[in-house]
Amino acid sequence: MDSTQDQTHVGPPTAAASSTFAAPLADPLYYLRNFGRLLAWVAVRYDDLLNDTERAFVSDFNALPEASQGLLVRLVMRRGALFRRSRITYPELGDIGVGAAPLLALGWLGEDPELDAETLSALITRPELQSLLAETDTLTKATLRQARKPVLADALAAQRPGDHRFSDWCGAAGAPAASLARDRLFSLTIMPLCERLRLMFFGNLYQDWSTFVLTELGHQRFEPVPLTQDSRAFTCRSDIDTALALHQCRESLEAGTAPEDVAARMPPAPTLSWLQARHDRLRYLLGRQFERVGNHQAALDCYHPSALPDAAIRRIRVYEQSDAADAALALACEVQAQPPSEEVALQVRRMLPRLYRKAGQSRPSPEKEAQEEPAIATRTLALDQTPDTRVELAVQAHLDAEMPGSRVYYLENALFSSLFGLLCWPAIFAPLPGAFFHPFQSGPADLRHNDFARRRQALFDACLAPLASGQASDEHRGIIIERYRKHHGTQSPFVYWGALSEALLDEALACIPPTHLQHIFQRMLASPERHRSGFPDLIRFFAEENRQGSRYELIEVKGPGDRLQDHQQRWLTFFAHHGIPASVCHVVFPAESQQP
DNA sequence: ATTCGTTCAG
DNA sequence: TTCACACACTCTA
DNA sequence: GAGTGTGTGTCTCTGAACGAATGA
Ligand SMILES: [Mn+2]
Ligand SMILES: [Mn+2]
Repeated sequence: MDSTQDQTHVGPPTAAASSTFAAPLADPLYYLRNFGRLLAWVAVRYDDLLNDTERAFVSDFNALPEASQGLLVRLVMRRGALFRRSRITYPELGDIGVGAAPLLALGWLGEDPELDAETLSALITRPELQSLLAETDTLTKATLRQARKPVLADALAAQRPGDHRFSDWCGAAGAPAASLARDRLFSLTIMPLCERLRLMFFGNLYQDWSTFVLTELGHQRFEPVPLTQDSRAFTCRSDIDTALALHQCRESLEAGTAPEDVAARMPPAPTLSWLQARHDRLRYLLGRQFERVGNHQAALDCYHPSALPDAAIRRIRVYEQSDAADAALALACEVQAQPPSEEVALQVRRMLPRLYRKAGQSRPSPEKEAQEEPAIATRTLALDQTPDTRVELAVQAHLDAEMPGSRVYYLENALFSSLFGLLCWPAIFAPLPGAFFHPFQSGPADLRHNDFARRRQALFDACLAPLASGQASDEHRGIIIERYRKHHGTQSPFVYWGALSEALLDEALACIPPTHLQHIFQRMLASPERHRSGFPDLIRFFAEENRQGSRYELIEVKGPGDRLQDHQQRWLTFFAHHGIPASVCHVVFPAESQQP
């Protein structure tokens, strides 16, 4: 089962004995082997996309002694790029100085780099920092002793502004702590190249080197999908450059860099479609930031063109905010004629009356179709206010107590998403070209694409077929339970293993008619990324059919001051339309004055 | 002394 | 690399 | 009601070790 990996042999070595016990690894240099596997994998599949420097890195690395290889890998796996010699302790690598020498000679490691006070303070302890500070008028002995570390770091920056070598920081005036004076600092200069290799292998930068060992130890499990020698995340070098640049732009945006400065560093729009989507998403975030600083034109440039449906809404809003009511109205009408998504259509419908008013026009037609929507059942529940408890849990407890024969679960999206993921497992993990390219993927790379379902239409139809074969059929139950057992714990973008148990699945599948699942799954399939969320908080199972002839109900809990979100609204409307029992439960806390 | 958060290792 | 949700605030009908 | 921003818990495994901050 696990042996469908191809020849290059990355990934779990048939982790049959993956127990919950951390079986100690036989090889103390396991991390080096894993790094080597990644290197070999990339070298085989990406030879045409590597430049001379990168190819040289691969061969130079392979020629190094193990102590140096191991040291480099250890540092690459660690956070940051600056390391104190005293913090590098690896018994299995022998003398660190010996291992470091070849790395210094290759220029992959730098020695005694320059750094500013803030960076330095992150590398040293508070007592060490204190030892570098001189008493002054503004820095009294008392503050020097009591102040918190960031304050001391600022003080040091004031006393010695700018960048200095580590040895200069530590060998200068005052009485530097002995632990500092004796220490040396290394900088890992080869890091960017290693990041690029990691990106090429994983197709993203959020999976790190530890993925290998975690899988080996059985802490993470991935579905084995057959891969071919030409499976890879990127097909041209410029796409890799773009992905790296996007990552840097996102990081600097999140770090608070001005949007103008981030925009200046944005790479051009890529051709690769998933990368294009990532590009549009970042431009959307950038646009929001431009809006906040009042740069309307720049925001508009971020929103158009864009494949992101929400970008259209933002364009309308920006026109409205810029007092360009006519432009806003015109665009809104245009979007309404061809809405990029159901949710956007809903939002535009909500905006239109206001926009007509602002533009000084009257609405063309009242549009009676609004009445077509079926009503959503609502109830109000008075509860005693319990601090430190979520209202969902309070309602769950209340309903549990209210009817002893029923069971209530607080699952939100977990249940239906998981049922979908289990039933459609073969379609989701089908080895379509380009969907899988390394052994540690939790799902296909094109999961978020518009054509994700279309590309697998026949597969999904086959998976969902059991739901349609007759009203009282049990076929889907057996399939889902079997998949639950077979794939238990294997990463999937849809299955929430932590929320599931076989008993829960049994109960759910006994109580929810397959036709209901069919309707819900069809809607999820229409847009997996947008329709994966918005499910009601609670689900309640009854021992017997209630008055409406149902054995379950869905309940969205709303505390005081909370409102239905758009996608929750859409699901509830959908449920009402298809006779799926769902309701909203508004919780009120009766003003309980202190009466006996 | 204790708590809390971060980093590292397997 | 989150994401999804609740909740709090402001402004306008 | 509509729009916006913010905080929280959950994610990716779990535990040891360390350091920072707080309290007795
Ligand atoms: Mn909820
Ligand atoms: Mn709710």
